[in-house]
Amino acid sequence: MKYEAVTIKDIAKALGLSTSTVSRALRDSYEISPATKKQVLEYAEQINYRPNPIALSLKEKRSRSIGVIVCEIANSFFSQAINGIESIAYDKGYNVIISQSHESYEREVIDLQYLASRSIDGLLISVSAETEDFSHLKNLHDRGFPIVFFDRVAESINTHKVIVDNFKGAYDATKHLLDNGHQHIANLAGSPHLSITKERLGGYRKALEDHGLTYQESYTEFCLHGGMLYEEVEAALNRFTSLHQIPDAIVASADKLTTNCLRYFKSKGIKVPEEVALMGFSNLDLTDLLSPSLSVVKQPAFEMGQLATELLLQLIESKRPITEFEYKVLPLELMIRESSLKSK
Amino acid sequence: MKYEAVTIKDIAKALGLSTSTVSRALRDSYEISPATKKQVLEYAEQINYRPNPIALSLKEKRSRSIGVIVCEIANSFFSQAINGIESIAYDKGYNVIISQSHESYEREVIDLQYLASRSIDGLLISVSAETEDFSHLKNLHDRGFPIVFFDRVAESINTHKVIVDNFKGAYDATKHLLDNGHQHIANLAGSPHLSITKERLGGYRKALEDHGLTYQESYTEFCLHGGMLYEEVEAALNRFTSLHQIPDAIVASADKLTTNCLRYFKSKGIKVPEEVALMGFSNLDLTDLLSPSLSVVKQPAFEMGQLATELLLQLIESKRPITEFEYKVLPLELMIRESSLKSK
DNA sequence: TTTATCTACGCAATCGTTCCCGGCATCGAT
DNA sequence: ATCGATGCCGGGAACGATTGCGTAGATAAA
Repeated sequence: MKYEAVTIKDIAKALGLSTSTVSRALRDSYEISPATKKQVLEYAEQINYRPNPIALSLKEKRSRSIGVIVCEIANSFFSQAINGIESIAYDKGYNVIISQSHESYEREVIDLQYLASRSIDGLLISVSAETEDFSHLKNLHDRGFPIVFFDRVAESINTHKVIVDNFKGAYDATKHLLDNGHQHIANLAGSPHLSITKERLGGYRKALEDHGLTYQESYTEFCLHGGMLYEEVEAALNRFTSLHQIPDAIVASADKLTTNCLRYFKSKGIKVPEEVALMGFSNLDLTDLLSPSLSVVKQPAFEMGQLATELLLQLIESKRPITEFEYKVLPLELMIRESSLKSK
Repeated sequence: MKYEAVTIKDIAKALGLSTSTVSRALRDSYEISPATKKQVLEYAEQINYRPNPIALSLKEKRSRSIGVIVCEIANSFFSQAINGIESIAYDKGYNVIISQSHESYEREVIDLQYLASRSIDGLLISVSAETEDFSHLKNLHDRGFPIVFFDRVAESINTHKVIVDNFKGAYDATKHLLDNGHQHIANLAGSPHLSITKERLGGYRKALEDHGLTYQESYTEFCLHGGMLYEEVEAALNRFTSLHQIPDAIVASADKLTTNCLRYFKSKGIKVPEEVALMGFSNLDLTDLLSPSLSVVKQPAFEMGQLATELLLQLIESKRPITEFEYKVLPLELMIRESSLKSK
């Protein structure tokens, strides 16, 4: 099945003009007489001519499309961020190509290779939970390819980054639980490789210490797949509940960790917040409908996407190399509901 | 900022060969001596040569990428479907470009124009809730552009379609509520323009009639935006609750309708399922954690995406025009939980 | 030695578009 | 009448890669 589109040549042939004249007429060049312009424009409209973006890309050495690599679009945070990305890209006439790493390093590398072989002008990425080695990104970046990180960043690569104040978010969440009278607060953490995990762990720890408590390693469990697998969350929580002193509250550091945590307690018949309080990072728009409704730290996902895209387009469209990079830190929102209430 | 990539010319110049020789060496042509091949391959590897996909697209008149238009990627059904689409496309070496219509007809038309100006080889689409007029798709299809519909289809366009058995899904859901003793079952429906709305309405109606009940128009409310706006769901449910005979059960025909319905009852302090039972169409993976847990009709979203993509690639890669089109109807899954239990 | 065959490579067209350059009229000025 | 200016348009190269065709040189067969 072939879909043959009309080209500038077809117009030229039909009207007895040269392709240069047709091209100029379409672009409203001053070199073309009004009569010819009118004729070309009308004929082009009639046969529904559309310029071939691929030919333009080849000529201009730019595709006017940007790539996005995230772990999962089914994750609320990322789908909201993508909406932000799309809103800006769309305004500026850029296409958005989305790839999912599914939290796999290998897949991330393949996706990157696929995208970067010059069908995109720049990249927005939030790295996978497995990614420890950033050389695939570093190589590209070193050769001048525009990259902007958001949420999960590679500290070692010097470019624009858009993140949230993860330290403060975890600090505030932990403090909230402490203020509510919880004493034994565990931290259900994501992949230890991720920047956000480290930052959130730091905030959690600082809050404990500011409250006169000592940080205990056994009260932090890492989930390598960021909670994607129920089994890893189950295993982590099993370890918590087998401790001498069972935690009376949990800070879950990611969307899937939070919901799978709730799922675990529900299946075990453990009452939240009566037996254990829960406070999680989540951008779900259904947390109010859960049982119990979830207290969460919410990220400005849409705004992060927008900001990251603006920075990327700035990189792409800049005439000269940029050496000063932005490091944007956005505020988080604490939403207190039932799951973190005082256990009396 | 410029990202200059290496081309076949750079290799040719560096090695004192012609571009044709380099091209053939890279493609392992029999016309090139082993020595030259080795030299070219090694040098290409060394300077990290990658063929320019845009140049290839121009030459081969195909971009090896497909477009997808859905209303929202933040919707579980669609994000799962996209995962299915991606899995097949990826295997076959195709790129996927996703656009969101946000349930707007106008936006759908713009997205389509954007995508179809020949930067994609084919299109997968689930039309927006607003779309009544399919001429934008019809035009393209008539000119031989490969299009496959999934979920929300345009009946009038003769091409491959992948849907679920909406009639049976609604029938079974309604029957389940009837079997549980509910007598006054209302139907919270999506946009009246959508094929799925009509099919689900049909199943609902048939189930009532098979049970000896008469269908009443006042027991069906349409939501033009498919439940995207809480206000439209609120208005619809307000009308239900102001009826002489208030419904004792509701069948909600879409994801957002279902959750917003639950949100409404929660805010009004109406107990589910004690005061009103609820059964909805939803692909959320959190329905077990809601309060009450939701009884749902679940669609095989991933499989639908896979199937639609296979059919599309078949259209794209077929040598001669295809005139026989598939109309795939996949089965739905009924998941009974708390929200639909008997009201005693 | 001549002719045929094969190996190994280069030339140039092609895809659709833009744009530099050059050229032919026409017109007004001298 | 000649010259320069201007208006309007065409030729052709370029973007990066593929590919049909042509061919120089080596080898083999007659």
